[in-house]
Amino acid sequence: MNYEIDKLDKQILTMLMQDVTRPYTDIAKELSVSGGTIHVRMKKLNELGVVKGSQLLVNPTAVGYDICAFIGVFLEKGSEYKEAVAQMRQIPEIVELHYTTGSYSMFAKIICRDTQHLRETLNEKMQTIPGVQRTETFISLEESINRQVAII
Amino acid sequence: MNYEIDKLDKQILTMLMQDVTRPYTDIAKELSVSGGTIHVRMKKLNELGVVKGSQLLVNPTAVGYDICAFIGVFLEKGSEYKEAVAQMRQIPEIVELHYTTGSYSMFAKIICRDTQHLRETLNEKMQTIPGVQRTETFISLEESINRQVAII
DNA sequence: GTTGAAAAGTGCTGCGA
DNA sequence: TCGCAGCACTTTTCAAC
Repeated sequence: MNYEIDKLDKQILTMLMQDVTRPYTDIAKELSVSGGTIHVRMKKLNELGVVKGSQLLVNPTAVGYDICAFIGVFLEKGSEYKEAVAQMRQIPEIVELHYTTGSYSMFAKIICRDTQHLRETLNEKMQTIPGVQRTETFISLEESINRQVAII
Repeated sequence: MNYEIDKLDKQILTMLMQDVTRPYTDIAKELSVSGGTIHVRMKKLNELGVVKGSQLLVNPTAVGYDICAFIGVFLEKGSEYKEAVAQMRQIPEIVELHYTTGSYSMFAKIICRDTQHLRETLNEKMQTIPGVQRTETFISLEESINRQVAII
């Protein structure tokens, strides 16, 4: 289970993280191994849970979702966390939810169509969840960086 | 440029967002169109910038990155934003950076190996950037939700 | 714009070292 | 355990509707 990933694994991952559509045979050539080896390594990495598949990257603004915001959530009691998460999961606008240290109990990232949609999501959805005391909103005016962590 | 995406496009996107590896021919069958049509639509969506390719999903904890944190950044002057972004881009631990409304000037999401690595990133990297006054850290103890926005 | 089939290239599995 | 080769499959392209 706690297998140590070697240099070849990391090279393969780094190359695929830049471009998933890149053929195995092409990667094999650059790393001077056979195509079958890449396949075996990737299969192993999948089984180990290191890679969790791949995802289609959709530009939210291009499909009408113009607003990205971060919401700091205050809960009345920390113990209400589990129930609150279950409720939050029902709100499709929430794309990320974290249980955090610091001022807030939870921290959410949400994607909305416009300011009215944002207001609806906050007032009529998030703030009606039992245990949610109040929220603080940070609207993203510009996403300057969005990438994955570099594997070293 | 401002092409309106139709129902078929949305259906294709929704299906591919659930599973990118799903063959075009399979999608074609379910939507009762030919495989060529799916290909043409996806090509158009690529050119329009609606889809920005696909990404390999790597589990950060499995490659030794155990800590995910959100950092609220205070700048001395808002005008220093552009220069600060350029500096932040050089820090590989930063995976997301937003220019936000509210208390903070900027908001960052960072991924680190352990608490020492987090301290290093904060003290020796982020806080040495000119214009950065102070930072506030929210460590994520649990990522409860992580998904993409539903296209309706 | 869509369809259907043909061509090119890729991923997968069994065998050998 | 790793590398090589054949088979099945998918993507892509193209002419016709």
